[in-house]
Amino acid sequence: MGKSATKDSDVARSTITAPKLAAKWRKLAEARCAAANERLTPARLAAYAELLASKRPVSAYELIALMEDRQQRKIAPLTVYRHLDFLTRVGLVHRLESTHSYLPCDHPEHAHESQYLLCSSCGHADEVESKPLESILNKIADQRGFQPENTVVEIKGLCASCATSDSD
Amino acid sequence: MGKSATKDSDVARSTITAPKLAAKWRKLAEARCAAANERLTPARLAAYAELLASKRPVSAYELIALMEDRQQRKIAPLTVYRHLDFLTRVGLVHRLESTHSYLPCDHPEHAHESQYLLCSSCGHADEVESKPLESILNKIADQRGFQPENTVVEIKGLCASCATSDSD
DNA sequence: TGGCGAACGTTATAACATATCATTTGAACC
DNA sequence: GGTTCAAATGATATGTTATAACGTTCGCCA
Ligand SMILES: [Zn+2]
Ligand SMILES: [Zn+2]
Ligand SMILES: [Zn+2]
Ligand SMILES: [Zn+2]
Repeated sequence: MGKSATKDSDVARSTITAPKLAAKWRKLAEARCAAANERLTPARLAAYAELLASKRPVSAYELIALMEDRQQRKIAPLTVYRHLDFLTRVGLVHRLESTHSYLPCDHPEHAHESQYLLCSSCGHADEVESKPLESILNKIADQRGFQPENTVVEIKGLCASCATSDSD
Repeated sequence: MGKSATKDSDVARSTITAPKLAAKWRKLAEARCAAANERLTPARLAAYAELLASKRPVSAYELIALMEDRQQRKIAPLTVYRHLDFLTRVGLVHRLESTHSYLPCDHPEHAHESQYLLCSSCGHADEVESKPLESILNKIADQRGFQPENTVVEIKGLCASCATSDSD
């Protein structure tokens, strides 16, 4: 079947819409996927673009809603969870454990553990890149013969602007 | 109604069963609650005792099952979540964000943030108390004008014994 | 012994995540 | 071009974690 091109489903698939994605991020995504020997499909890229377009971390189900709105079709949770697994696996996205949400990495040039300051008032997530923190975490593990695979650091509290506006 | 003592419900309530709780832990619990000006009820103590008796971190629903087995009656999720909120609030219990589970603090004499090494193979949770780690986390927040309220540090990987038995 | 706030119970539902199995896709090879 | 195979996706169902809403009981204190 289907000698002809463009069945309806082909059209639907090939026209996955997504927020505009700056060339910089697309290049990075391609580079990370090539490095990891993984495929960067349109659906995966669309999920990534949606996260990049969001001002805040989004939950998996918020991402589903965003993509359904954009694409005007139903998307199963599993689909989005698979995209998120993929994006975190290749290092383009971090998961925030304490808020069950996801956001694009601020500097995905190199793989690293996630370290965040999370404002409980405005929801802002500030990615930290602290070598000293990294090394002390490694030291702690090392001293105990522990082999780290993945480390979560999430400092929750009030960001500078919320702290100043709230106090007094 | 109820002029007499001991209705059935009184009996049920007053005979909440729980794992045996060493005097040391009971004293600590009482001290922490007094300090926080909170009530240490039988149900809360029973939940704490169950966590202490467990060899591993347990999820809220595992705790429900444990308590239902012990007490031979239905317990609603909300009830146990309230006990867990209480226990974490007074500093007797920590929540592991990355595994959605709970475990008693190893040194609840003083309040502190949770810092753990979590073995993904055997499930063991090793509580760390690192002042240097604490101070660098504070410094990171400080430099950015961030007011920390609560910090999550969870190093996931292989514990010493799992690492040696797995490798090679 | 009445008032009051904390704790608890009951029911329902929201939010987060995965299992299973069928189908489609796309690159590799012939 | 056609075959093959693994990866990705889709569809449906279910499992797990967490909270909302509201009424009742408990324990302290005036
Ligand atoms: Zn990052
Ligand atoms: Zn803020
Ligand atoms: Zn502790
Ligand atoms: Zn282990």
